[in-house]
Amino acid sequence: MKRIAESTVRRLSLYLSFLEGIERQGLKTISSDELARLGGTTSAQVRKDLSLFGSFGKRGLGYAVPELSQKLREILGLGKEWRVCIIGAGKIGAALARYRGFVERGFNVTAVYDSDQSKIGKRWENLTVRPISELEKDAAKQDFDIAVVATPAENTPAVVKQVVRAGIKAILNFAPVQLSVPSDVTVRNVNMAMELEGLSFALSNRASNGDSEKG
Amino acid sequence: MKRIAESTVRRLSLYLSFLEGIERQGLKTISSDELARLGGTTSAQVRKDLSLFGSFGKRGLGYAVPELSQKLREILGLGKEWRVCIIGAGKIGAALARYRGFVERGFNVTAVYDSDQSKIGKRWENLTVRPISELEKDAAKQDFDIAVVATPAENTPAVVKQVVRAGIKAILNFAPVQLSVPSDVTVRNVNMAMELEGLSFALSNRASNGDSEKG
DNA sequence: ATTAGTTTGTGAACTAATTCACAAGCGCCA
DNA sequence: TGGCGCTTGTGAATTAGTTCACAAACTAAT
Repeated sequence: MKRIAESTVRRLSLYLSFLEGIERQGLKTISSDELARLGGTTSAQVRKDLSLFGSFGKRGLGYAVPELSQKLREILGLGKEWRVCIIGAGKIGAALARYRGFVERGFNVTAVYDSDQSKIGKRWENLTVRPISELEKDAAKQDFDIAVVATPAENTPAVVKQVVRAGIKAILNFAPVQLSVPSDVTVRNVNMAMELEGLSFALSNRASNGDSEKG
Repeated sequence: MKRIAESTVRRLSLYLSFLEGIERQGLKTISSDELARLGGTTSAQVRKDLSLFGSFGKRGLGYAVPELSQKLREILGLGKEWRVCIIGAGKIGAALARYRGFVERGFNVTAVYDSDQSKIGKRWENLTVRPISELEKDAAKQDFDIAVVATPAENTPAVVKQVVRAGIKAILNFAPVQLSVPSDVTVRNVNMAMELEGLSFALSNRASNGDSEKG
């Protein structure tokens, strides 16, 4: 299969969320044009995105909603339950551990780690904060798929080394640093400062670039 | 000035964060090549990004660190204090209201709104949760620059309408819906589900696309 | 002064992503 | 069955973004 752009994957994810809403409303089919309107893109884009994975529509009719959302779930790998560990029991970590959206989408948070003695042993929801030094050992048994890294910037490189050594191949990084990982480990960054600065830039340059962004 | 790509702005933001670290270490100059290594990109990319705004380096030497970070702050519009309101006093809103990173970067959270009677009037840090119905009136006095929207998906379109009516031109959206706004309003989306699904996709297709992503 | 060693700034070349545009397929109706 | 209205799927064209490659500019050393 050819290489798929990150922007494509983001859009697929977006389409899926629309389809789920539409499914709840009970609509049976949807056209690329309607999906495009919902997603702030073009119908050609929608069709091109989907066509990378097969042909799921019927000419003259559009796409069958339940069928297409099922296909998208398969494409995105949402068929299975993913095992997630959170690293860093600070504010962000706490918010994430409580976040319902994780489990709703099949992402099961099964452990929380920290290096700070004062946090280790505390109970969070149904989990106990464990020492990061145990991560590698635990991973052998628990087989984590994804690590959510929410540690202070200065500790992060060391933490990420341990995550990599534990054999985890996907990282959602909330720390405001660039991670350096082997090429078989996928990283997604969520960086609030960057988003805010993007808005700051847009506000400061409004006159000369009057267009809004989608994403 | 020509249109600047969102990807460029993200990188500028990243360069700035590196420069601040380097400045603290006391280094006086840095080359495009070193910046590139830190940011996981190429030196040509760094130079091209910067050259869109002027020429800040010295051939044979590199860039003067304090000077370049100052330039980047100007470009990104970080000279002024931005006034931010948070809409939605739920878990995400609460986490954001407490987030230190905001104020450190010149983003001042000056109000929190919600439509839920049971939340209105509660105190958060030094702020009181106000009814969203007051947003438009307050905005006239407080002149908010940025609204952080952290409301449940179903309420979000209505909330965003009020934000737009209040004259706010930049939105950081945490709700998992696509916002529809006039073209002079800039939106940045932060969508956890999308990030997780991106990782899920990468894990499911690992064999065929063995490269990690940067951001 | 001249040379050697760097590193920038930037057109040109290339690669990637998006949009166009249209033939082909489908449902519906007469 | 044939024709009409609609919508997909996809090569081709276009636009956007990245990388190449090199002249020009600077420092330091001799």
